[in-house]
Amino acid sequence: MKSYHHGNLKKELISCASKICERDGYTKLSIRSLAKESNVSQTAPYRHFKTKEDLYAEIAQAGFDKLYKAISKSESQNKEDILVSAAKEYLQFGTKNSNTYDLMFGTAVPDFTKYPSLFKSANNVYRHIRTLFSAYSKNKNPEFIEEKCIDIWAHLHGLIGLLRKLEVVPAKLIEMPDAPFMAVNKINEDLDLYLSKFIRNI
Amino acid sequence: MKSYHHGNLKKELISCASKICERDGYTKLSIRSLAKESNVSQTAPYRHFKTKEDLYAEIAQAGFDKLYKAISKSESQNKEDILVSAAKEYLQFGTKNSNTYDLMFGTAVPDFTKYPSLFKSANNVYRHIRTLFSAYSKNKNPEFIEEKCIDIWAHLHGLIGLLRKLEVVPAKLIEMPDAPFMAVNKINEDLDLYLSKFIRNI
DNA sequence: GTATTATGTTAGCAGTGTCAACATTATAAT
DNA sequence: ATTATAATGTTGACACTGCTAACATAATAC
Repeated sequence: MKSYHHGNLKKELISCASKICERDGYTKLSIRSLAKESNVSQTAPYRHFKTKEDLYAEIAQAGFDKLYKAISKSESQNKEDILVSAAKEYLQFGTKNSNTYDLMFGTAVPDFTKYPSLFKSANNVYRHIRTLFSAYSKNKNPEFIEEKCIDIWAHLHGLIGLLRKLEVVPAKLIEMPDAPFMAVNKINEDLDLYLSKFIRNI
Repeated sequence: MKSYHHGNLKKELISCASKICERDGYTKLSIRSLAKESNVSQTAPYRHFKTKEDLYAEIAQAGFDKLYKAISKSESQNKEDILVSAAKEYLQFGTKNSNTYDLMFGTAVPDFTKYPSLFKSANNVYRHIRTLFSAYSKNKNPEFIEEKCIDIWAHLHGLIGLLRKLEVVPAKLIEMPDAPFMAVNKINEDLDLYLSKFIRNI
């Protein structure tokens, strides 16, 4: 016996869509199939999301909030250790939720300013990186800190993108001795070492 | 008076599709509209590309070849300068052809090993980075070089991704003093300085 | 000169985002 | 408590998509 009104549809749609996006990539998500999965008519989602992009924005925001939590949970007396382990958490989030990460930083939502709360959640991530680096850095010059934070962020962000592209290929190593797979594999195997070197090198 | 056979359709489709992908983003490309633009039936493209992904692979490959040319054209006596200006070319390619860059590194073609010539073109780009860095680096240890090249590549790659996300927003600077836009703008304004610092810092 | 292959066309399937019009229920105003 | 309003659901439709099968025409290989 199902009632006309679902009661909790919006939440269920977001949660269900998040799973699909992470499993199959956001391009595979269709609003119609999503509706079907929640036993609701094809156009019911449109009562909660004006467009597909609006739905993406919601998923992306949840992703940034989760990422924020991941990089915030590090605790230690040593400020360098906190920074290193936050970087590690960031990298792990990006590689273990690579489809969601792609949704967050790709073209699914081209302009965050259209979604203020998404904008804020994304910004919180950057702010936290800066907070951690500020505490760690001896040089307290704001411009220096800002630039170094962009460096750190870009580096981690780029690494996630490359790892994703290269992870498929280790089997081809022999045929492609020119490829950078050894280095990538090494980074993966000894992530802590890589990241502390990386941080210390800034 | 048009003949039944186009004569040069494949090339025209790729060239036309490349323009559309760069202008609107690859998700906006449709095979049908592409066919229309070449005054050919809706399904004619399927004689040349088995799937849409095959077409994407072709465009991506052209992109990597163009990128390779861009980073190869630098000439100088000083090896550091070559590296810096190659990095600059890389960054500029990525920011000035950001939709194509997204197609090259995004999820449009998830697995390059399905397209050997694309794989090769992509690999050539990395190999060139390594060649330049090898010549520049005093430490010739292969593992060191490989790791540093990944670092360089990841950094540039990540920067392109972030710049793209942040470039829309300068107008909002006042409302969002926490955002990293100042730093990004500064990097853009003084790219040469930023990049030489970046290379020297490795 | 004929058989084969390459390259084009038309018709159609199953799926998509989105909208307008309508149905039902929950909530606010009286 | 009744009623007006807003929120949330459904049906049906439009224009679009990737892709396939069946067929038409032209170029090429034998």
